[in-house]
Amino acid sequence: MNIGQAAERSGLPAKTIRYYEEIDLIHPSRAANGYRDYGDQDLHRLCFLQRSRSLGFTIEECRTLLSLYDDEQRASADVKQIAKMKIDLIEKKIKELNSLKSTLSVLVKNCHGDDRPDCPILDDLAGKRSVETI
Amino acid sequence: MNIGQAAERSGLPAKTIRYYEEIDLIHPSRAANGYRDYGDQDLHRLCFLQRSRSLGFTIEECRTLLSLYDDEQRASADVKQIAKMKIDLIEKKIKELNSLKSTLSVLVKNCHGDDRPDCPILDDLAGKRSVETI
DNA sequence: TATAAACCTTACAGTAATGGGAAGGTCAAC
DNA sequence: GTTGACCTTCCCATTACTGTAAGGTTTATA
Repeated sequence: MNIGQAAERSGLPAKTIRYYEEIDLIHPSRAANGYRDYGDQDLHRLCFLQRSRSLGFTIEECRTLLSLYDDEQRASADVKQIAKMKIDLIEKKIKELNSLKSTLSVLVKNCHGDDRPDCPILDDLAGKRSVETI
Repeated sequence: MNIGQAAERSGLPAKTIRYYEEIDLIHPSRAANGYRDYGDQDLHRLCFLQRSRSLGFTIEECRTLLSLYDDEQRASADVKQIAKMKIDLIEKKIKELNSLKSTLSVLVKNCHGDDRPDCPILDDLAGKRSVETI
């Protein structure tokens, strides 16, 4: 199938699919007219990539996961470890965002938010700690 | 003061400070030898940038916040709105990450994680929905 | 048959917000 | 006087794409 159909079926933009080829994640064959030609195996790989990217794995992690997927001798522990590491990173990011949110929420709560010019948010950003922001 | 000291006092790398100048967020004067020379006002702006960046505002948001900060006639509501929008974005991101985490956790839980090759994580990525992943 | 639209191709540039490193000028200390 | 710690500009790399230009191919329609 052409790239357009591969895009539609995998849920990835054609542009992204070409990019994945450029960085050696996929190697479709070419039709006589020079068009890329995707087989079922290729489509499968694209779907794998779409799913793993959407789960937050980086391109390089996807590359590793794909190679593990290709390797019939892999140990499931290897895959599990990558996924666990990812969970840890996600947890860390969530904590960071929660902390940011708390700080911003305190600032917003303390800002009267009308047309007067005095603003605790700007005061805080400027280093005037008028409010306890956790 | 030189860029090194401005960096130390603001908590921003010198490289970043030069970048902020390049994109017109700050305009330090120059000493006779060509070195950048930061005054108290400049340092203040750098600290403002450091704080607002660390709170998750993008550079362009920082630019807006700085211009509001400079504007004696601003309405605090304008600032509040930007901060609120940021909170919404942060909340959305947190939800996304929680969802990712749940999915990955289910996959990890279902993977025996030993040296056998069968792996529910890879199966899921490959589109074989063997597990309910929310 | 002509032509227009809908595909496809490559190649180059841009994004956000820095980080790294080269090549070279300046300054303070010993 | 020379070493080492600064500073300068300039260009390239990062992540994972996205946009655009210039052009070739295929398909549908007038």
